Amino acid sequence: MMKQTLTISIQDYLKHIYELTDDGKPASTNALAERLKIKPASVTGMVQKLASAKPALVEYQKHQGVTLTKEGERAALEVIRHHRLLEAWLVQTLGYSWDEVHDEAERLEHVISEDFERRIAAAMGHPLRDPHGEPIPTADLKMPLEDSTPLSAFRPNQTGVVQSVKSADDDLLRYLEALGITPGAQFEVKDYSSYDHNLTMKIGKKTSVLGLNITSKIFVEES
Amino acid sequence: MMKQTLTISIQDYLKHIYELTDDGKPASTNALAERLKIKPASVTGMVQKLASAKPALVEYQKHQGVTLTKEGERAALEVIRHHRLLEAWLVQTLGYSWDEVHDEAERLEHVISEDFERRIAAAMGHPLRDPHGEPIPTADLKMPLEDSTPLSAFRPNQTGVVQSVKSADDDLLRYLEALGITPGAQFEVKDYSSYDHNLTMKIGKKTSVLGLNITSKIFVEES
DNA sequence: ATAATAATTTAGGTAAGACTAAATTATTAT
DNA sequence: ATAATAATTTAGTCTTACCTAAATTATTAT
Repeated sequence: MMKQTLTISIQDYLKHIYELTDDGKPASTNALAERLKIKPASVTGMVQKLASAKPALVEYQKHQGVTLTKEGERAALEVIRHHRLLEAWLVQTLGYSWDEVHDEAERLEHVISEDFERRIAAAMGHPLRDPHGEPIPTADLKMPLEDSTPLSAFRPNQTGVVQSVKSADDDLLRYLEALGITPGAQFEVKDYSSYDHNLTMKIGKKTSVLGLNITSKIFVEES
Repeated sequence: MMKQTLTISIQDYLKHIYELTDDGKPASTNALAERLKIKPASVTGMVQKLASAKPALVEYQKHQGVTLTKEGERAALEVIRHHRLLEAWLVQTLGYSWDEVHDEAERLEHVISEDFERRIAAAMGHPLRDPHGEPIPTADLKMPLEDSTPLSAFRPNQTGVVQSVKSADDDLLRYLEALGITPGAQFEVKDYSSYDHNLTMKIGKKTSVLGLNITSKIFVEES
């Protein structure tokens, strides 16, 4: 089959900037480029355009990285709402598993109408979280605030409940599911190795040892 | 909001060529251009590319119009299957009405995966027709053959049942629905004016007079 | 402080897919 | 048959969003 020019949508730029700036710091050109799988030079060019659009979608200063303006954030939250509602809905109505939904939602999120968004939100009773436990921005585009901490910060004898898993890696998601680590699961930390930062945890009847690369992607609430 | 280059997808070219060639004759450059809302010169350019792609998607000779190759037809039927399954599914699961589904399906059809296609088809029990009564290409991409005739060919005292309405005009669709003219509806032709080709028909308790511009878009089976 | 390295931007290039205007070919009416 | 008109194609232009390579600026190590 013939291939056609595919270009990264503005929505995608904004969505990734949103995610990269959730630590409060501007997103670097390189980090954005890596996420979008294009070269840094191309990011510079597009970011300059987004900054000089009216209304401006991003704030940008040479060598300082980018942040979203009010407008840009609105647009980002709109796509994120689409994405997370779609994930929830693919799981609830079409039997997708949490490791299968990401790619499908990734493509659908850009083309659904506001009407479609309202319909699926209503059909599901306006869910607050997606299948990975991530909060769904509200219809008026406010992101609910999170009060969970990474599992990596937990130490032996602490117990908690899994709130969300921040990863689009299907292999990891399947692995965690097999271990019983899904949103809502209760656990207790049994051991911690200060040498390699591995955590030993008990979930239900299973005991698992997880490395930092994993525990830093699992967000939990103490209980 | 900033706008981005939007380019007509190959799938859209093929879909429209498919529709324009259903009378057996090649699609003209002008007709295609009008449908795609671009200039004829641009169509010529793209059609030449589609013809010299390997494998070729269309057959093309200067001034003679375009037809689809086997490959091109497969691709067209794939999108049409997507479109019609989506229409059926939007109506069945999200309460869309038949005049609302077209635009939404038009955008979704290009981005859904084969997996998604299979899931909605299965969820609906592999429907044979979309909400407008149009046949849905099968999973192996065969278009079921139609044996219906346009209502415009009917004359007084003939009775029949509406099979499909070929139109994406929401106003017309709403109008027809109000008259009871939807797939499955039974009717009887009461009168015909050879002067203006108006048909007077009885559907349920309603009697309506329809012009040729409408009766030529309604396909029926005698009964 | 300086040198080495890393990150970013600039400048210039390319390909795709639209456009316009001019040239050509086909069709229709007389 | 010829002229007028309509349809189509060609040629050349523009814009967008990517690219590479070179230049610049920032950061880090000594």
